[in-house]
Amino acid sequence: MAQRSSANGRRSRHKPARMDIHAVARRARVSIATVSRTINHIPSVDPELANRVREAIRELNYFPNTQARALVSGRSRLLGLIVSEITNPFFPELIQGFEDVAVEHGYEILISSTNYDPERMSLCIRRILERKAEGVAVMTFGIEEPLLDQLAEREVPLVFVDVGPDRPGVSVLRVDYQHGIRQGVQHLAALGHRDIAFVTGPPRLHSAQSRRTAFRRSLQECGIPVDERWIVEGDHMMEGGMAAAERLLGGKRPPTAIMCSNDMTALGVLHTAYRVGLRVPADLSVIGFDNIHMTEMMIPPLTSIQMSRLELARAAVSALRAHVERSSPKREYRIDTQLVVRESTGVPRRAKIRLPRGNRRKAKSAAPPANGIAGI
Amino acid sequence: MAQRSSANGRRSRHKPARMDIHAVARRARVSIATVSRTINHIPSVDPELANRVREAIRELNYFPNTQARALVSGRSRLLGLIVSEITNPFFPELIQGFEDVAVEHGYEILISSTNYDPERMSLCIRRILERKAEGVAVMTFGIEEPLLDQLAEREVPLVFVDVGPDRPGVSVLRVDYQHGIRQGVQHLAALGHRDIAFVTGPPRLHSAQSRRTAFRRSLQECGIPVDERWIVEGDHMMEGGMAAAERLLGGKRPPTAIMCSNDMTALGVLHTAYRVGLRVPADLSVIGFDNIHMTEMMIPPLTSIQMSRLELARAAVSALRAHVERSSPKREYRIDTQLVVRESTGVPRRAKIRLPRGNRRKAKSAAPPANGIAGI
DNA sequence: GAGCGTGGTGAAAGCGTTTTCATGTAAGGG
DNA sequence: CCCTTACATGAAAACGCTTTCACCACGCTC
Repeated sequence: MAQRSSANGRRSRHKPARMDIHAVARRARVSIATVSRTINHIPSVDPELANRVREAIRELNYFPNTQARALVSGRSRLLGLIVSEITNPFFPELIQGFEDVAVEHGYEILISSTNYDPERMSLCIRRILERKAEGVAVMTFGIEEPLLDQLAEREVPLVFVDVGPDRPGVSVLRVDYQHGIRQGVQHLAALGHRDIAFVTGPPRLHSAQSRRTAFRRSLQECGIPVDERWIVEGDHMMEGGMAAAERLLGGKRPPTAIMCSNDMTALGVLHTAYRVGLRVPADLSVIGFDNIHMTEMMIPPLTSIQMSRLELARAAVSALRAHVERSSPKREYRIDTQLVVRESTGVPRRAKIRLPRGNRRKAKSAAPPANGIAGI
Repeated sequence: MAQRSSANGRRSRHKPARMDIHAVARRARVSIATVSRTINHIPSVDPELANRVREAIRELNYFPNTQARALVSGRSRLLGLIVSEITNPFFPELIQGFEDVAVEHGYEILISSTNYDPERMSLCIRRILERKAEGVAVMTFGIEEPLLDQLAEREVPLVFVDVGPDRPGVSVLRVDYQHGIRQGVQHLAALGHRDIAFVTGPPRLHSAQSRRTAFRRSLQECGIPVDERWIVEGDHMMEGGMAAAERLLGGKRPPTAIMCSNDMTALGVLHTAYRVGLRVPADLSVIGFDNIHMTEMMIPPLTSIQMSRLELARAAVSALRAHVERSSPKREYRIDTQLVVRESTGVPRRAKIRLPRGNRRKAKSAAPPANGIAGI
């Protein structure tokens, strides 16, 4: 009877039965206040009534309207997350972690990406402000003063990576790039590398600048002079890595190792090496940064520096929560980085003879640990 | 004077000056109705007053509260997007496109991922329903009936990929997998491959099943018998690709070519080939699917089948808009797929002698076109 | 037995908008 | 010069919820 003809016949112009808190209240024969209290687990509700309410909710498939809720309570339970770009695998992994942690604490998240374009930052902020997010994690370049003022005016808690203004309500996640990068440089030095280049990230990105600085310092610590011509600019994308590697490897005295400001850059470098017929690690060692999941699958698997997305996410959410829920003073969090040795680093073929610090033997003994999965 | 002591001193307990439509109205000496009308570009407003309002808005840095707006107008200007997983690069690229197109039409988007877990689907739906999205694009496996009913009850427009229930308000984006996959199989056959394996996606994923079916049919079209043992299950992740390749290549008579249900799987296959010392494409040809951005950087660059994210996004948004804004009847959209030849496919070394269809010469002439960028 | 908490309940205010409706004013026609 | 028409404007209702506040009915204590 209801096979086909009545499916979208004249009767289908019904309005959807409104399904608000009043409907539930009516059905459970209580007031809307009691329904609200039941939903929000306020203990003073008579268990008998609460059961009636819960049953009505189930029968009607009711759930509260988030917007109305947020409007009246002043709490959106929303956290903003501004990232550089969503197509760089590091960020989805970060977003995943951020979301997991946020949900754990009863928040939802609002993602915005700047695509490294400062123009878009104000759009991101506006979006987030319009939706009345209770806090914002900024995981890209910094925010300019006027925008910061807007956020401060609304008293929106903020958390930055690496660097942020000294304002109330602003927390900073300090990442110890130095540790991981030092390990990376030491690893290369131990293998016998002296000619180590670095491909940076976008100039605007503070986290990228910090990595560069850490690289320079690490080089000095290892007693290797810093040659600025070997620090070339990338863009944290594959293309920039390719281009940078072409420049570096096209010179008359190319480096034997290239460190990269992130893994996508390293992927580009690996690709250029492949294109010009250099074997990695025999002819060129490559180190990435971030240790994204995909590094394991690169050919060869990429030695990289791990920065925990989950730690970052946890710290960000907890910083934001600290402000929102307890309005406690701002805090600083420290995130560690750690070298993960895979197969893209090895003893340079064009071995340097002159090891001024006399650690020739050491270099040999510190060959990269095999990664377990050698062959199947 | 305000150097440090007063920064978080006793005076900082002020409440943030409320910044609602009333404040603007007061400042512009008009009613809130006029402010609202100005904001919403209703032409009947006196230009003089409108100017006053705009100025007041600028001075106060005012912008409307999205929640209140949505509550009263019944329009959230929000579109939901449910994807499989955000860490698979295909999806960020899709999300990017979806967002761009949505913003173009004045919508924002709400992203949810199922992680291939049907349990999480109901959470995704609930999230989206709670926020009162005006439409949902489901880019993962299908939705079960009870959940569909919930959505139908609220009259939320839906758009699916490949397959969807025949209901009012539901559109389907039909992807022509057959075209691209046929091209892929023909390409392999032309090169001389006869032993072609396929690594599928998760069983639940309809789009993955369609790809498998298209592969089978394409094989038959080329006169190559289908050997079910060469169709092995993957998970659309790198790990599944690795495992599947290990199984395929570990046999006594391994295939000379492997097609994959997506590019991540192909990445895993490439990696296993590398591990067991097979050269691609000399010893093994590999074809991916999706043609994600990264395929260009794989070693070797991956031959893949392009499915346009932007087209998919455009179709999805326009299907949703058709329902929301014009409540027009549901439509079907067609998305094409297209082979992109790179360097992971070539003439099999272990050439098949017996070419039953006598296309031995053809095979030779159909060597893969070089990709332009041979060397730098 | 009167006074007094105590604790569960519902009425109603209010969140920041949009939108309807009535009002006032100016222009235009007889 | 008065009446009509048109139109810009503001007052107020409504959106779906949380939360305050007053209320009522208990069970106590003195």
